[in-house]
Amino acid sequence: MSKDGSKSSQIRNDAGIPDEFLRPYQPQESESAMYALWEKSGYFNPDNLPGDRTEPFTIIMPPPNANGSLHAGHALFVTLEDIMTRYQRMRGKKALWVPGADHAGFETQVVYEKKLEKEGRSRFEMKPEDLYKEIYDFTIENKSFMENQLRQLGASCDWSREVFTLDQKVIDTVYDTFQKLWDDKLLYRGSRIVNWCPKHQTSLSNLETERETRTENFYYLKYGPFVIATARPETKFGDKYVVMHPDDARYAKYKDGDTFECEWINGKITATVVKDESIDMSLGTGVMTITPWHDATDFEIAQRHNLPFEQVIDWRGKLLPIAGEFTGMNIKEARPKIVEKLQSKELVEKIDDKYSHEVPVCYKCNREIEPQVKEQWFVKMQPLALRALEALNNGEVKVLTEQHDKILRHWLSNINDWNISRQIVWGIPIPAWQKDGEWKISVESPGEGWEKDPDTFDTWFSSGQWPYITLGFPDSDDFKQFYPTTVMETGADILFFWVARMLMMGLYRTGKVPFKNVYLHGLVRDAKGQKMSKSKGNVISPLTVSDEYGTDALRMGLIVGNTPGTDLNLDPRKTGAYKKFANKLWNITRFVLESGVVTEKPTLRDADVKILSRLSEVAVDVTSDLEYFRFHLASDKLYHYLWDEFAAVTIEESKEVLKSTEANSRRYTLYCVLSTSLKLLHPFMPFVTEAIWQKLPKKDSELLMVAKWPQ
RNA sequence: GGGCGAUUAGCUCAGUUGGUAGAGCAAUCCGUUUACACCGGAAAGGUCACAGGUUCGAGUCCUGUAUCGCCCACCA
Repeated sequence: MSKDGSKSSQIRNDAGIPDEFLRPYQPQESESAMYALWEKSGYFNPDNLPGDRTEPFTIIMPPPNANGSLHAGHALFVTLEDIMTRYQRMRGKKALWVPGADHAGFETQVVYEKKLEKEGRSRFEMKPEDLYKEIYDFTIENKSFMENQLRQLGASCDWSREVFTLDQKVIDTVYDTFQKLWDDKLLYRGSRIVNWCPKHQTSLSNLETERETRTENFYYLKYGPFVIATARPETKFGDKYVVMHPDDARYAKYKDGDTFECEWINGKITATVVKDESIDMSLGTGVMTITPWHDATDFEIAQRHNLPFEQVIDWRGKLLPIAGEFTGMNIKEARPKIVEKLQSKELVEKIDDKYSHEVPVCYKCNREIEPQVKEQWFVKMQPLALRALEALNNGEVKVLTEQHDKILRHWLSNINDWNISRQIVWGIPIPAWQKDGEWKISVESPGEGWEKDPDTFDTWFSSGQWPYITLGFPDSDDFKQFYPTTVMETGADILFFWVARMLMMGLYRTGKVPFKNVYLHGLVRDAKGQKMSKSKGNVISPLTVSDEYGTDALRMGLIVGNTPGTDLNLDPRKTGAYKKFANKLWNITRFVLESGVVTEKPTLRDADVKILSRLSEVAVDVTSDLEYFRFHLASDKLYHYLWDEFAAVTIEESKEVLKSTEANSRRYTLYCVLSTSLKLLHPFMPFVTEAIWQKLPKKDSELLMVAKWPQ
């Protein structure tokens, strides 16, 4: 950008060098133009690709949530999937990358509820239809915003095949699957303990809860002749059964079924002794009372012994009339008051104030989960999981990162049934109707007197069917041609949520694995390795980095040296290094063009034969890395080959060679290395390589994007 | 309670099947006579957590220890 640039510019122009090369590379100037060029070519759609292509390569994009801006994790998946797709496209495969957008049920509803809160509104005061409509508009607006961000990141996906998770074909197939599960007796309506979030008023799967370690009081309470220990006295109003292990010698004199009268929180009760082997004799006093409605262990004991259930805490987290004088109180404020009353009745033996345990909390609002008994739809997972394990064992599907392979197998081997009902409006309604306790699966009402299930599906129930739905299962040409897909690339954090479910559902519906390979990436952290969070203020927006350093630099910063499957750090300084690399390529090109382009192969000097053989060695190496998903090594090798070998050695010595009589051999060699390197580098840095390619005087393809990969 | 992983240069991390260690950034010195200062050159920096073992040879494989991290799970 020097002022005397005009002078040298004059001289260069005489040499016939495109003006752009007289200035440093400006990513901002060319990136959107290059993307427009690609999109206009139609080659993102495999049906339009040149040549005779038979072998498919398919990636289904993990559909980004259409409820906000893309974050660093999105940038990473776009980069990885784009590298694979561009590479396979250049290799001559029928390369298809299907984009999508996710309505993201609970996630989006939570985002929208926050928005409502800020406006002083609440979803509980709205008609469900109105709420749905508002969230729909919000999502559609964000969807197009999100799509443009994917374009900025260089995603060479086939927009003509984009699918939204609320498209009719998605809903139809999801309903079909629901019906089939019912017919196959893999679906049941059950009253079971669910994770209930009192704020969001919905049940959540285990995966949607988190654990927090809390240090709380642990109360030892006198219960007739026993002492029971609890952290939650507020649940104890209705406890009429006292449970101990049948082998516990301390309580041998009490028999199963014995009853006794005792003073309890709100007066005298009659309690019954129950013996159950699930009791841990070493914990507390080895005796506990049970609250089946609000505890999963207690629920199971009650079921085994046919004991009654009674709700103590309502859906909002307030005490019900069973609590007597405490009725209507929030459990948090009630607890100390209940303890006070117990103390006044001399029912408190002691209080341990250093009791540390983990409590489940809602992963969105961090409020304590209140276990509740609720009738919900559950999918029996074990048969589905067994089939998935079989597919892993016989190699139908490979998890490319060994640690995740182990984790996935472990999870599948210890799987629980899946609660797919959610009490939110933003999602696909469950097509089920009830009359007098009988259930029918049907989209339309089965007739007079039937009531519709007001719930919606867990988002992951539909997302879990994504690969075959997007490709048009069961009978579209795309499904026949592109299914099973080649690679599923996504975040390791949704291995269970999504990958495992897709595997099971895919096998269940289509009889085939939905993908042959699973490539998982880790979490993108900040430069110091800290998790990005709004409260810490260390969130790095990929779009901002892209604006400052260029998308190519961002992509290299995310790829080079970052091992598959492990967390990685996004360091803007590292990204800066690759911005310089893009400029280096730019100037390498300038040098090669200024030296004079020779494309007819002359008799080559030995030194040039050597240079070209080294080039082909690099090409072989990089190709092998790409085949084995070692993008972190391939990108690093190209960087060092071009900078430390080609620029630092070959070009430097060329300054002398070009003055000799054998200059043409070198000119040919330089051009050959440049054009081949651009091809090798294109999957990683698509924009600058294409921008340079467009300026080359001789090339074997108009667009680098569809140039033939060096063999 | 169960499972998975990490420990390599000041910092953040690579190191593909075992063959006497690499990058980015930072720090030191020198250089601006034309591809590039978004540059070039030079030098510096590590007993690869620790202890054993296998091997001609181990950062890499095995066993154990320590520290750190992540995930799963119904412990009152």
